[in-house]
Order: sequence, then structure tokens, then C-alpha cells
Amino acid sequence: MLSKKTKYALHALTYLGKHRDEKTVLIHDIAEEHGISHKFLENILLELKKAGILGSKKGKGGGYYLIKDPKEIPLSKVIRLLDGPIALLPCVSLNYYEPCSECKDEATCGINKVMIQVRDETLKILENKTLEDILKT
Amino acid sequence: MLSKKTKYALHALTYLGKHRDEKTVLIHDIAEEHGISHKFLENILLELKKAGILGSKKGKGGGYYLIKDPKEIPLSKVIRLLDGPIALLPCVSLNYYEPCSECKDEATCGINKVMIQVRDETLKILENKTLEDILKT
DNA sequence: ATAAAGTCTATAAAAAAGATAGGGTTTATA
DNA sequence: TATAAACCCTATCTTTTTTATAGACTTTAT
Repeated sequence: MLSKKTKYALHALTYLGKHRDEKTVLIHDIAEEHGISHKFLENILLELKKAGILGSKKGKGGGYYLIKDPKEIPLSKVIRLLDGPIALLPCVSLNYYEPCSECKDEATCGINKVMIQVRDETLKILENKTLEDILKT
Repeated sequence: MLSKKTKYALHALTYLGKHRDEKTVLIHDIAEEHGISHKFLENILLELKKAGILGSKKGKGGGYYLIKDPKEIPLSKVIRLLDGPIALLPCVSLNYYEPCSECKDEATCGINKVMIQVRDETLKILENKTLEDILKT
């Protein structure tokens, strides 16, 4: 399951996507719309900004805005950013690889082999579903 | 990512699959083979037994054995049993449904719609990969 | 100047995961 | 029939992760 962080990020991105006609959107408005803690959401938006997905304007009249085209924001990117690996095991993660201590030899481990296949097929899905898909339904 | 419980379960099932010529296998042997806590593994095997995947024999000379054909044990079953939902959000889970508090109306929520699609495609993968796939590699 | 709004870091609280403990029950066998 | 081996069951403790909060700082419009 996705963490609340990722879930909130998706809601925020959706909100921002729906308000692209406005120059900026307040954290406060997004938080209120979904009943999310303002401060918690703040950290999330900051991460999205650092990842180059959002832009912001400081000071009075400021706020956040989408910096990318919704179809250029795949679910895989949002999930990796807030939740970490998409792979089911550390030993098959492309971005967060770590060996599994209980596995004697990765090269001959059937679990490893199958999980690589699962990872590749899962990535196909999550790289092709984007914020645009969420917005257009 | 899968929890250690699920990971250990997969290793145990693999071990049992490889030793199907023997009548029973000791928890101890599986735990030792993978450097897993005996007691922790005990709980896991018990769950697999209750789910009808393993059988056991008590008393001296007892142990565990696979009760199902490896190709009848999909990853989805093992994951659901030890980790819970496969869906990315509670509001799209088939087996563990719960509404999302921050979502005002599921019927019009784009996130919900997309996550249903992700769930269905993910299930296709996890229901078709089985213990047999792990054993044969 | 002032107030509004994002930035940043630290810490606290809650929940979940991981691990351990120990007594109970069953069964082969000497 | 006593004993040791092995699974069964439940409770509890510890650690880690997640979720949430706090507060001081910076920027900017008016």
C-alpha cells in the first residue's frame, strides 16, 4: 500500500492539475480541501518541488504550481520519491538496491529471478500511468 | 516492498518445494539455512498452514510439508496472507477495502479510477507467477 | 513596516514490523 | 509408559517507520 505521504502527494498534484489556470495555489487550500494537516502537506510539497515537479513562489500572493505537463509525471516517479522502491525486494531494486541477508547467492536465487520479472512488469504499468490519466477521468 | 515475513515465507516455501521428496522438513533446518530466527519463522509457517498451503506433522519426527502443487501457489496468495492488500490504496482493495478519509467522493475520484486499473494489472502479474516459477529457475 | 506565504530542521507521538519467550500438546520410540 | 522431539498458541517486548507537530527563518506584495 502507498503511504499517506504518497497518497497526499497524488491528491495535491491532482488539485494543482485542476487549478492550472490559476498562477499559484496555497498549501492551505489543498490541505483544507482534503482534510490534511497543513504542516505535513508542506513537507510533501517541498519534496515535490525539489524533485522538479512543482514550482513555488514565496511571499504574499505566493504558492505552488505545476511545473511539468501532467503527462510527464508518471506514478512511478511520485511513488519512488515519497515511498521509495517499487521493487518488491531490495535485491531487485533499480534505484535502491541492497542485498538480502537471508539469500546465500543472488545468482542462483529463484525468488530473485521471479521478482525481477515482477518488477519489470510493474514498472511498465507505473511508468505509463501519469497524472494526466488521473485528471482526465 | 515485501515485509520480511513475506520474504521469509517465500524462502521457506522454496525450501519446502525443493525437499518434496522428504516426508517432512524441520522449521529448524529452514531457519538455519537462511539465518532466520527459528521462532519468527515458526509463526510464519503456522500461518501458511492455516491458509492451507502447508501441512504439518506434530511430535518426534514431525515437521512441515507442502500440501499444494507449487503451480497452485500464486505470489498473490502468499503476499495477501502475510502482508495484506496488494492494491495501492485501501479504497481499491478487493480483500481489504476501506474508504480513504481524504477523498470526498470515490465515484468521481480520478486517483481511485487509475488505482483500480493499476490493481487489476498488478493482479494479473501476481496471480500468474507461482512457486513453480521460483522453483524452476 | 507588516502580514502573508513558502523554507528548513528538529523532535514528538503513534503505529507497524520484527523478534522473543515460554508453556502447551502431540507423537515416536526406547 | 517415560522421555525427548517437534509443532501449537498467545502474549509481550523492542525497534523501526510513519505520521504529525513545532517553531524559527526568509521572501515578497502592498
